[in-house]
Amino acid sequence: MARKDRVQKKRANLRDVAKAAGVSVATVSRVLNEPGVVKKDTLEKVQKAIAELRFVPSAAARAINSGRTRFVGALVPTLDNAIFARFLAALERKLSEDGLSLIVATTDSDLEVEATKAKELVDIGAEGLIITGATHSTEFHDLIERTMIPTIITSYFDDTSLFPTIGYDNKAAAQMALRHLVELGHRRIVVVHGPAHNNDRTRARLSGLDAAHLNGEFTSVETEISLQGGSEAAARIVSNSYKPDAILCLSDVVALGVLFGLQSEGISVPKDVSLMGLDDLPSSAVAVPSLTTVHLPVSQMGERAAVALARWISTQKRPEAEKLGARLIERKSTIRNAALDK
Amino acid sequence: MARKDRVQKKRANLRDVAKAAGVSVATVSRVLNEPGVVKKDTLEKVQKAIAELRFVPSAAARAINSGRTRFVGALVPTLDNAIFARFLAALERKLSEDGLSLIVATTDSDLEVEATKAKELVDIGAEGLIITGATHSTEFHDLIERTMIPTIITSYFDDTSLFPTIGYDNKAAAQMALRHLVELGHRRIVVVHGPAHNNDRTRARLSGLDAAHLNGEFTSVETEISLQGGSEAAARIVSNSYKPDAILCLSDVVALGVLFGLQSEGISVPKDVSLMGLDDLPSSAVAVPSLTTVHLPVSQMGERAAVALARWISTQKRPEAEKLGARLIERKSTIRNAALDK
DNA sequence: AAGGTTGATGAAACTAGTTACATCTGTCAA
DNA sequence: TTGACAGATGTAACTAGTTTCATCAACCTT
Repeated sequence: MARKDRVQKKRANLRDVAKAAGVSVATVSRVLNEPGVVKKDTLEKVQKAIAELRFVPSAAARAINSGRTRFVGALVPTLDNAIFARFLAALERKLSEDGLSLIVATTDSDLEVEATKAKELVDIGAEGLIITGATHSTEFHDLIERTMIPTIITSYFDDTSLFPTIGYDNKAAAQMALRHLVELGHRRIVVVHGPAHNNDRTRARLSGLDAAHLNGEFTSVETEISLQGGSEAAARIVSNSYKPDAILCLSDVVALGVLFGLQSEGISVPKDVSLMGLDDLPSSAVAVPSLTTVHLPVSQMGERAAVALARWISTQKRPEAEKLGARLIERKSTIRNAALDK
Repeated sequence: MARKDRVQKKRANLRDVAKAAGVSVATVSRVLNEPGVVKKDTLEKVQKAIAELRFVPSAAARAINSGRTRFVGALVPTLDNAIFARFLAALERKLSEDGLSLIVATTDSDLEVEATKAKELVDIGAEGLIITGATHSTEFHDLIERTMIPTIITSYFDDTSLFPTIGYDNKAAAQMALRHLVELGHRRIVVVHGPAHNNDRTRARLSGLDAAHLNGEFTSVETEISLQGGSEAAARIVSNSYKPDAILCLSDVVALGVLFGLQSEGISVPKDVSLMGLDDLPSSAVAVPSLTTVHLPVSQMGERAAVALARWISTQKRPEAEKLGARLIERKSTIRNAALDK
């Protein structure tokens, strides 16, 4: 067992390759970065050495010179809601096309946590950030301003925002939903929504409803954004003396929870009450009855955000805000208000 | 606008801090890494300079010396199934306690994609990998063997595996489910499962059923692991002349899809047919009827995997396999076979 | 008072790349 | 034949940290 037989010495580096190929380190570096300027047979010689030594350039050493770490961070409230999972899946897929990796961090909708995790991401060298919504702590804003790191807001459209936004118009989407119910003749509407505090998407959606009262009336119920939360909200609605002819949930998870909650109370959707969601999750199309909802293009949003961030990083030019269209998906959970026709 | 007034020069580095504090770079480095050996007032002097210059050590430069990049990679088939999303959420949370970041990559259950993404992760310096299941391509195995990177298999328990596994016994879990149905008097059972090809968890679950036929009989239906897939499977089952008295789905997403599929065909669960899942997703508790299932502790699995990997990385000692317990959750979707009692 | 030990710090080499600049060779025009 | 210039490659300095070794002062011992 001679010393030189030791199999797994360690990763080969540029100098090793240079020595093996009989060239200088600069030439090896050129082979890696601008192969065009290297003479053909030296190129081949070096490539052979690279292959033989199984050389892979160290990302860290690269990063130290170029400042490029080739990863970005995404901060989402939770992975438990399919809406974010789908968004991240699309984001990751598209980023990897540009050679960017994605570090995921969850914030639990806590602005302090968000600021902390954002700082960690920046400190370890993230080249860009994807965040959710437009409301953030002052420490967070300080951080972004100080480091001038490319940061894109998603799930929220606002072309006057400090950071570029790529998202849908939450207000308009909620209005679209409400209008649909009103057009079906519903007047007694209960709106079920997630915590408005600390969630600007929810607030924007609610503001749409306020603005568009459309000579109907509505009461609202706040609950946790989860199936459980929806189910509980349904129980509360049923126990109440106020009998709505339609329920509008400002997110599909909640709507599905409400559907289950109503079913377990023996209330039939849409016969007894129309039910409508907002998001358009895969489950909404399959549920029985299938859920009428407003489709928010989250996969598309993931792709657009990835493209915009990648471009921002490479060109240093801040992208424009992008508004993605939401559209009404009519399914089986809403019907015309029968009482009105009498 | 004198040159020295330029606000955002760039990130301060060790040399800047050293100069500002009037000490050598070595001392600053010591303040960062072993503050104990530095005299108290120099320590304070340096810390003051660090704070003033808003100095944050470059992760890349650190990595180049120590080889420590402080991130690991996780390869999951998809984020669309809540089971992986929940697993990752727990994994991320626990890893961050150890100062490790998580890079997420999805494989779409494609072993080639997995190998490619694993290589990318290793190349950019991942210190460890979390993977799903025990079946992987030979390139993948070569990569792990060559680089000797700490790699933990999850969602699968097998203490004879090449890599340490942290997961549940899929075979036993499926058996537990089947036994429950048989105990309820069900004999005509249809098993709905995801693609067995390329998915060892599914195969393990199926093997449990084969082994435990328990003087019942069962036919099986293969479908995509999604709500849609479950719904389609239900349609196929209904259209078939074979009338089961119970349906066992080897994952909860599929079970929920089957539930919807049956509902839309007007078939009542559990009156007409008992339905059972496996995973225990949040939705299963809320569905109507709530789904009997086998609980797989995915959040716990995420935590354990995080702890084990972090320890492996820091101690260089390969961890032991960990078997996590699965347990039966009886809910409303299964009842005693009435026909049997006649 | 001389010698030994410890504690604190600094100089410089080291990690693994990139890159500015220098050098050498060969071709082509004057 | 000489000078100009392009093309290919090498030398060495640079990135931002860590780490080894050397230095020096202060204290303790004999």
